[in-house]
Amino acid sequence: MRILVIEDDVNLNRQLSDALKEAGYVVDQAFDGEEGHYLGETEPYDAVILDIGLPMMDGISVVEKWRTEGKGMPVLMLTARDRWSDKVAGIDAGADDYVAKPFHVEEVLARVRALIRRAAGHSSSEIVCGPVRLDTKASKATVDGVPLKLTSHEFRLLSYLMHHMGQVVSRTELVEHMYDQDFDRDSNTIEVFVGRLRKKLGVDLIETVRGLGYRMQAPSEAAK
Amino acid sequence: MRILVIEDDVNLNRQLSDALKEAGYVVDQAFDGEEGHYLGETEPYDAVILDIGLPMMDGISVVEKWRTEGKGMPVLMLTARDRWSDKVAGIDAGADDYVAKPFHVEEVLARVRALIRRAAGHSSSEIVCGPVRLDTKASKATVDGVPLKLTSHEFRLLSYLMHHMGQVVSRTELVEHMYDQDFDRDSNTIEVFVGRLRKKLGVDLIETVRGLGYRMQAPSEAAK
DNA sequence: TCTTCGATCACCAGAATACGCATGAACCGT
DNA sequence: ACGGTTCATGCGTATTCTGGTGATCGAAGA
Repeated sequence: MRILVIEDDVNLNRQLSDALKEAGYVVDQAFDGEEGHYLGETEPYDAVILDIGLPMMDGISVVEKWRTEGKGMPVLMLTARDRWSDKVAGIDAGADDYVAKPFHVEEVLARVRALIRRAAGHSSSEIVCGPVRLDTKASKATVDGVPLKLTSHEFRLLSYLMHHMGQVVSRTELVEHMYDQDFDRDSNTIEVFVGRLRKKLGVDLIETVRGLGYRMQAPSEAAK
Repeated sequence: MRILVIEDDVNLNRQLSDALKEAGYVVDQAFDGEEGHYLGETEPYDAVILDIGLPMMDGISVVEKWRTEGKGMPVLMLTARDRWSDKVAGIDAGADDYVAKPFHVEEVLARVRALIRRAAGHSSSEIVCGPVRLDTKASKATVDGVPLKLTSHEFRLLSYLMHHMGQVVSRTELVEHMYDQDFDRDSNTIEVFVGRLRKKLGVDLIETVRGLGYRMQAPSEAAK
């Protein structure tokens, strides 16, 4: 984990940086707004500690600029005590948190932990199989980057197959997972949907294992 | 957006709840730890405001219990001033932020905005989707710079959709976040509001995903 | 190894259905 | 009474289901 500390007070900066290093982080230091902004723009930090009052460029402006540039790393602001309007402004400018001076170093460490932990929670929910990508969160699928237009059952089918890639999935298993309650077992609906899905996908990824069911597999693996 | 306020001081609870409702949120209230924990466990909130000192179960325990249960909603803790060790404990227990009492309501609102927007993965207080801009701070929306005149429900709907851009949002999810407890599930209210919102927006950004729900997306992204 | 037979599967197209939407009327709180 | 919200109805259409047909496959016997 790499952290940037932007604070013009040399003593305070060193104090924070030392504590962070002690806690196992890699730390970079900056002592004015422009230097800090430049570093945050070019280097990939897991979190930034940013004083609100800085030479060259104030803290609020630094965050705002990062945010408009699309930089999304967590920012912890240091504000003067009782300047709550500054805090509100900082938060609305895009800062994720603040601590009022004077503060306990322990508290800053706890907040940095919280920020990093929270930022890590944003994992993309995408399953990839050859040219096919499935975004479960957006309920969207693409082939070679081209979005597919799937009906809800088609999507559910594809989703189940991709969640069990490489495995043979039986017809009854599919029925049980695609439909709520008991469903007429002897009907060829699954075959029909597999057929439609195969046609829409274009590529031949759904293999039929005769007598058992279907299996979805990346072409490289299928070649073996 | 739906928020839970857990605070045993009746006056303070009401004060916070009123301010939040004023700002356009749907608010549920709890007055002790057990009640609060139960509500947070069963209802889907976008954020929780949680006092640290509570009857029946203290705030720290409430968060800890939620976190071990896998509940991940953002939690804002209210702590007594100068009890910084409590703050650290709260954050390490899984709270996302805290405000020290006494506080300015403005500040709590700003922090709630920040938490919600962060949970949705946005870094700036303005969310943009094609020609539509949502200013979470001012609770205003514009299309091509022209301010929209939206009713409170319409705004809540737009807000929730824009906070979850690109994702498919189900009708039930919308109902749960736009209304407080029990609401007639089988009614077409959501459809009606989607229809009205579409008409007011003019541009066609709200896509209906048949059988699943609705998805808001910028046209450029849909084309890729 | 080749042939034959039974079982499984893909595909088609019409029928049945579920779904989303607009509309207008009823309902509420202010 | 008014704006905002909710509910009920009916329509058009996308989606799903059904049943049939021909193709394909696998196993067993010659």
